[in-house]
Amino acid sequence: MDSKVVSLKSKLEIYKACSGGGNLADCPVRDVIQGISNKWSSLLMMALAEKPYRFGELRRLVPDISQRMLTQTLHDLQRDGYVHREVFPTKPPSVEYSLTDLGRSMFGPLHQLLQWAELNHGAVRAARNAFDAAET
Amino acid sequence: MDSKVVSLKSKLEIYKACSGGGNLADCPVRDVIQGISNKWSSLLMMALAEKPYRFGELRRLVPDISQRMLTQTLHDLQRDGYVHREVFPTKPPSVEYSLTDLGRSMFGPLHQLLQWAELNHGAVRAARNAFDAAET
DNA sequence: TATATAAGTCTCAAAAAGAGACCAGCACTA
DNA sequence: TAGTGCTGGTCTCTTTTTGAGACTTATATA
Repeated sequence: MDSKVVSLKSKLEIYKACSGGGNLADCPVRDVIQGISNKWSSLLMMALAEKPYRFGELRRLVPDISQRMLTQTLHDLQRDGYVHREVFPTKPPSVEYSLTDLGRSMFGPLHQLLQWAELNHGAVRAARNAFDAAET
Repeated sequence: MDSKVVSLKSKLEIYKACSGGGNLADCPVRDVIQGISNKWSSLLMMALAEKPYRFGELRRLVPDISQRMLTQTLHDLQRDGYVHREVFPTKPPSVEYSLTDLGRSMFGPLHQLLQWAELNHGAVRAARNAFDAAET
């Protein structure tokens, strides 16, 4: 009944929210953004933007990531085409991770956001403190 | 023993990874980025950048968010100072959410990233397909 | 022989997210 | 006057995701 009305209405509005065509399921922005908006992706992109790193180096660089999440996040970044994984036949074999062209391209705007974060973390922290103080 | 060596070494490297001083716990970039790099934040920022919305409107705009996560994400965005929450004494009372100056400031670089996503989702999708095909 | 290192995988516990019922106050309707 | 719907949530329960830590396989080193 009115579920049809709602779905029609929201479809138009989602069109705007996704600032592109298509429906919710394959909204381009959501599809791409959800791949990088998680706890570890931007941190690893930041590290790899500097230079290629090996698995163990990344683990030491980000000591509070679990091995499992490092494996998985790198795998996901590789799947989306941001990261290249190369195995070297040393003994024991070593694996190097580096940014692809697509990865470097994406890091451009990401870097802007990271810089904003660095510049404005004082304001965010202040807002947080004010909010927490007001809650009591 | 060598845990001391490791912690010294990683501290230096984290310094670079965080592109700012301080230790891991209060790394500015991580602190700010982790607040916005989750499933719903950027989507809601995108919606509110267009115009203020009420709770129910946002719910209809993003039909696949649960009421619980909408409440929580808006609360978190408000706590970090990106979003302003205003209650109007209508009957029943309505609540409007809008971006603050800090929110609009942050949306600048975020928007760049969203535009990149829109422009390059084809490349990402292609990489994903290639990766999945190669896996078999 | 014992230990370390490489890059992971596996299992289990804890945390986070999603689904859906429920709430209070008021307006409209039958 | 009882029923229905609207508002913006909260509460509880289940499922998914994440984290902690042991285990792996092959080689090198002490």
